[in-house]
Amino acid sequence: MTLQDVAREAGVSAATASRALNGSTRNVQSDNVSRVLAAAARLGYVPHVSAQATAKGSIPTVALVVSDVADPYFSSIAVGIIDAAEAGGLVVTMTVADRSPEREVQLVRTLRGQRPQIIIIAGSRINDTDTRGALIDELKQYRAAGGRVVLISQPELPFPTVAIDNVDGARLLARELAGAGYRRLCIIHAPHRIRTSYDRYTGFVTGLEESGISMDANFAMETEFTRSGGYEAARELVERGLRNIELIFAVNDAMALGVMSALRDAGLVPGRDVAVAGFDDISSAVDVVPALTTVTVPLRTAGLEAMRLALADDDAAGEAGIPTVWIPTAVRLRESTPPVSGRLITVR
Amino acid sequence: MTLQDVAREAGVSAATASRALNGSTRNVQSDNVSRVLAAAARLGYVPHVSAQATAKGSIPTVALVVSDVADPYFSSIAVGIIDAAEAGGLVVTMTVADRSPEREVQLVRTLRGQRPQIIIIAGSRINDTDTRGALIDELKQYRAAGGRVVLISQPELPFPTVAIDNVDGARLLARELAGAGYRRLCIIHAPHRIRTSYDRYTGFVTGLEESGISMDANFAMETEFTRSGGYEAARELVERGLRNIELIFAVNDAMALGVMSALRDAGLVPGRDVAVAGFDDISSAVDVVPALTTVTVPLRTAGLEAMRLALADDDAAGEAGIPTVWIPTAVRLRESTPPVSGRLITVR
DNA sequence: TTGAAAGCGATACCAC
DNA sequence: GTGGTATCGCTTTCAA
Repeated sequence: MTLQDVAREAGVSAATASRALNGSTRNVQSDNVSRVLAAAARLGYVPHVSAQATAKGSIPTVALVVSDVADPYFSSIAVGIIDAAEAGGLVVTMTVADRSPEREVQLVRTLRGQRPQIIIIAGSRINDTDTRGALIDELKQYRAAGGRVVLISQPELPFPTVAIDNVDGARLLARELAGAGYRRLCIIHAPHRIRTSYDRYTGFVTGLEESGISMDANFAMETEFTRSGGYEAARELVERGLRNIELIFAVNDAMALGVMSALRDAGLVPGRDVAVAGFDDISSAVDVVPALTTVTVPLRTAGLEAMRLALADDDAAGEAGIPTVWIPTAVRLRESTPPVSGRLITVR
Repeated sequence: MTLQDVAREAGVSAATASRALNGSTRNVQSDNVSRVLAAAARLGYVPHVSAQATAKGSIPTVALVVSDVADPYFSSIAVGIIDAAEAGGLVVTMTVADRSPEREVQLVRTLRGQRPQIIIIAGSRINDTDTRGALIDELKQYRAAGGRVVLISQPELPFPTVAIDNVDGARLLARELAGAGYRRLCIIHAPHRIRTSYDRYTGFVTGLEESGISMDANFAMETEFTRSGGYEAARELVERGLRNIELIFAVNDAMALGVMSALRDAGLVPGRDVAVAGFDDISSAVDVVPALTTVTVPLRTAGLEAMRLALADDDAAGEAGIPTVWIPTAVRLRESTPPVSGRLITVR
């Protein structure tokens, strides 16, 4: 069933049928419009998107690249993007970069071939200079061909960006925890190459220092950015002796859940023997016992904002530089970090 | 950068360039092949997928329709599909039906327009006769145009299907729980229209009956198929009195987590005051305390199998009827359902 | 093996 | 308003 068939059935030319179906209905006689519509319905006509695309140059979709589908972090962002895209009549296609910068670059190449109207990349940028250049290159070519690029959570690339305020969230969390009386802490983080982890790490350290707590008395451990990474780190920690550690901050909730699990397996009670805090506020954070203190990130909002940036006409913002929207985060104190008794007074 | 540009740069015709780049490299002189490849690389050429699609008729993608992106159930399936698709050189695009049958039909229409090679629908089929017909119709048209359809977890539509053995999983769970000594139970389920919920419900009841436990002594509550649905149902249950209920079975883990949360909020300890069991074995099931007894569903496998079905040449299976792959499930007994002391002997 | 040319299905410019 | 026609970028006969 092609446009030709519909046109014939309706007794008009292909041009008119095209106008009635997709183009500006304004300049078509209303009875012709209805005749075409009826014919299309009768024949079960569905426009051939690829043909439209070859003719028009682009396809009404937004291509979303995420690091990992199964991660609620990304699926929450996806929800926001999908909601906003649907409102704009765009279809969202999701592809997975699997946390590999090379794969990310290669995916963008592939996606370019699909000529989507928008490419949104959500993921923790890995500080990898080689691929960084290649990615920028690929995206610039895409933009030169009329595409729009928006990045989520990876600032410092020359494209409109929705940035999660990881530094400040971690900073405030540290201050709250210091305020609750914690003094001896351990930070479990991923390699500093992973930007999100690094930002949360530095933010947390800053917050501690602002509260008069020097990192000398405390320490950090590097591990993988996953639940099992958190588990392993905590297991190692317990094995070599907790040495009065009062609280473990893991740079994301998945890791924090791993930490809790390791503590329990070692016969310790999280929140009583050792406090635990995370970052992200994923849904399990409230289901775990004790409920996990964390920093909530409005991910759906981040997705919506990304679409807003993508659809904004940036001629206006053009001269103001690269638009960056900062998504604020908020601390959620829960039972996994009870106030340290007798210390509350010492907070300043 | 079009194929023409590459052809010119390589000093060959567009036809040859096309053959070298995509078609059968066999029938092109090897030095021409390398010259074209080099030119393409130099120019940063990316094939225009839509143009290829208009010429060839279909696009090398698999369109995946899920009910909800944020639900780990679907994202796990997606992981399997993506892995298998990548191995076959196909790109996966995901769209969300938002648990609405109407939306599902409409999406399939839209997707048909994209001419993907494969459409996979993953979702709990809702027993809705109106849309059922429309969906079948749409899919048949798609198939008539050369597309391949695979359904996940919604048997009884005339297409190849990957079916999760919900009935049997729930049945075995019920038997295990009966074996552990539970006698007075409550089943919290979604409306029977939702097939997955219904199957798990009936499977569980069957399992109880096989263990000599009649439903007369027990009862069921209907609620939403979500965490908050579970929460509300359990809250209501507690409010009107638990009346010796020993165990609550929620037809999925999200609901079970809601149940646990409601119990805790009511001052009860899940697993001690009331046992709780779920279905799906989502990742939080092991993080929650006590760890949740549930039924594990190998969702990634389901995704892989779906792709296998899609890629299988079904001329072979053609006469054997509609291929259906059953994905087995397995009971995971954990701390949320400790054996009922003193009753173990009564099990038969 | 290669190139010329005819589609693929739709859009858009340009006369009428 | 409407129809004819060039065009989009690529694939694929069909001859050579």
